Amino acid sequence: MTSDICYCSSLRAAERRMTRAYDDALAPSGINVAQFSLLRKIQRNEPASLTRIGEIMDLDRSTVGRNIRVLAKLGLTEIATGEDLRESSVMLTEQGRQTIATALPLWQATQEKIETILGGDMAKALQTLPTAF
Amino acid sequence: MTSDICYCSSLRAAERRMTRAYDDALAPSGINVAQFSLLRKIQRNEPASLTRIGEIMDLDRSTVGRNIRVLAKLGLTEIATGEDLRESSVMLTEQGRQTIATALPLWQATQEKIETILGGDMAKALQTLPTAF
DNA sequence: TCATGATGCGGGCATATACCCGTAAATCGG
DNA sequence: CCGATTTACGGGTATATGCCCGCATCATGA
Repeated sequence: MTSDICYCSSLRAAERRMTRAYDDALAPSGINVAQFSLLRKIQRNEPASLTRIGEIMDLDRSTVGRNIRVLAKLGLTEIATGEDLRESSVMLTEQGRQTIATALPLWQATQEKIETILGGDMAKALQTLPTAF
Repeated sequence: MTSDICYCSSLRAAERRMTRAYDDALAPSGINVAQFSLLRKIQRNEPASLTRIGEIMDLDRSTVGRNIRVLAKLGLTEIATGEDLRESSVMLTEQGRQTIATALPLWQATQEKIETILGGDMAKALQTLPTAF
């Protein structure tokens, strides 16, 4: 029979641990790793609609909307109405850019730490995992 | 420089996808993969305290408590007071055992599907990932 | 141009998760 | 045996996430 260990539970446990590691590292910047990731996605697609960001990140649109509202509350994003009046046009504020700049080296240090611990093969495999199934 | 791709974000995205896959597969049983995992942990450690389960699953104790209350609401678990009056003594109900029995083949089929897609090496690596860092 | 259908969102509802604080019970020292 | 410390929880607060429903706007075809 196949393994008794649930792949999904393993993945979920690993996700919790790694998220904690990154969140701890990013704490001085005032944002967590999910927010950091979202900010960077916005930066690379500015101005972007919620639906677009959701597609890129494989996140439910409503999740993106809520998460961005949290960032807006922190003063890191601005939400305007697009030409298409149905669309939200999301952009970073200056403070948002600043926060990314602050978080970047913290993130990078964590990346290196994780890369060292996991080893090159595992690290690479991890990066392709989301598209592997 | 190290990779531009965030290991944590990759892991989180993979977790979302895989969780969706398992949740969809388990849907007929009425529980999701997190609940299935928790039920099985309870089963293997019955009767267990919340703290104990939290340690085993590397979950915050308060999270365990809330999640088990959801299971209790579904009639799948019973929560009694232990000898130590501070402790909760968590056990499965008959319906809880029944639900595990229903979910088991659904879970197993998904395990096999995932295993096939990922390949043996990757699958094995995934299982050890939570303890890898 | 106007009815229809498609699209973009917000809000409601629910779960999973973490952290912190306060309370009650158990344990340990003196 | 009693006060101090430790332990086990519950509840509050907050984020992240998904699904569904309803509303407003846009696009399309007759």
